[in-house]
Amino acid sequence: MAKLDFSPIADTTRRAEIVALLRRAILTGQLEPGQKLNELRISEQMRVSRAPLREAMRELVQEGILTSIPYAGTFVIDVTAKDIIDAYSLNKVLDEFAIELAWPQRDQRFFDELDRRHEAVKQATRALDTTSQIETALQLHGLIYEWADNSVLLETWQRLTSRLQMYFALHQRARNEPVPAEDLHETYAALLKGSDMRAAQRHAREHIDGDFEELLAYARGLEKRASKN
Amino acid sequence: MAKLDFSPIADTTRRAEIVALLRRAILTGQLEPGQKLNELRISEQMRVSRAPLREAMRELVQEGILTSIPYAGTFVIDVTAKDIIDAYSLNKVLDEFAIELAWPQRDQRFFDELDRRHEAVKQATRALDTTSQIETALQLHGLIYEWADNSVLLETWQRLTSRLQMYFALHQRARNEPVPAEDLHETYAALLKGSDMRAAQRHAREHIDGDFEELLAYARGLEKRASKN
DNA sequence: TCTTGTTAGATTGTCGACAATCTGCTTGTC
DNA sequence: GACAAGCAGATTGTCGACAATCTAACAAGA
Repeated sequence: MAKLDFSPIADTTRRAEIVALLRRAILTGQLEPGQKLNELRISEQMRVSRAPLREAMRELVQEGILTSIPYAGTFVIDVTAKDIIDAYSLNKVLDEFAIELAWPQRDQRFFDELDRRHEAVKQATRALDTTSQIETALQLHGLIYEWADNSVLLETWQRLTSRLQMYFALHQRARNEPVPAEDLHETYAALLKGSDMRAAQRHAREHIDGDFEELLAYARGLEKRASKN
Repeated sequence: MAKLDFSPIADTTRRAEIVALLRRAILTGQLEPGQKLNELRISEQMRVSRAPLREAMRELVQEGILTSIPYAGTFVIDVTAKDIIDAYSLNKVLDEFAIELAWPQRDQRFFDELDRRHEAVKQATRALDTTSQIETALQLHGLIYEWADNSVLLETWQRLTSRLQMYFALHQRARNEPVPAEDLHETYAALLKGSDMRAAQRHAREHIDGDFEELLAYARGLEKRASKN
């Protein structure tokens, strides 16, 4: 019999689709921080009842990008400078750990995947598609987590990534120029192919610090925000 | 005017209470790994409709202690040896980071809280209340995370803690003796009061490795499990 | 006997309506 | 005018019923 690995069937519940829609809206900045999500209005727009919408919102609350106050409403999380600092400093620690775990696991598939994702970033950069640029860059970055073979670590990073993506999107939205940062990915990919693990870890830190400064400056410019409907 | 800090009013939604009830049942092992949660039965037992119950379940799914398969059901997560290894190895890394952040933040309130929680562990140990013993030990451990002043790190640890508590409870349930581990907390608390940060970090690792061996042996004994109703 | 189609029962997913709560405005009183 | 009480509208929380889907048992055919 021919061996063929089928991937699991996609979740076809309304709830899952709503989660995807809302998450995308939040992570791309279409829904602004602090903004209230009106259940009735959204459910009507999506042509869906409130039940699956509310369940979807619960998931996103636990995912950390929404926050809920009983009988008051559900809101997109606020972003403060401290949040960004916290997320980044944790990210550094996790990166170092992920590289350490993934290092001996690197195989041909890893290198292929590395090239593929790097190429995706370059293409998004050329196309000036900033949203996809952020997405692909984070996916490139996530490769070491997928190869680290530690489910809890991967899960943790995915949660962190949600926020990072949101931060970058907001930053991007504030200043309307495309992000440069091309060369950085170049050396990052090269180091992951090399044999000096410490060097890769070191660069991961500095790479992060690169964009970090800009993001932080943006964050400091926030600090004032009102919740709108 | 007299300054008085009021703590927020408790969430009085059914959903929040259901979450607390279910979480407790899972973390104490009353609901076994792999077990299916029948919505109708549980909602009847709790005298609640399925809507808030389902929302509560979504939260616990995102919290990582339940898993959901569309149209099939929601189940308590399975526990494998690898899960335990993964959780612990990440915990080590996070501990080291938390101690580093919390170290300069230690103040009188920290030391008081340290003593208080340590006392709670000892009392639970004397009373042979294994459930509360696990809880208090984890709370003692969580102190450094609360003082680290990094919201993302704290949140990450709380998620991790859920699983650890579940693992310990299962382990505890399998072998019916009380956990010893008294002296370990003693030295841990002493080191956190001292001036040698590196030593505290080192001990945190070894402390963990102590109980770890037993837990792992238990985990290896699992590896076979069927999903029951 | 093995496979395939069918059906009944149970369970999850979704809906529309009602209850509880909050918010802002109005009213009345001093 | 200041302030508390109370009312109306909007919004969230909860409920009971229906629709969609799955599972397991059974029947039919090769």
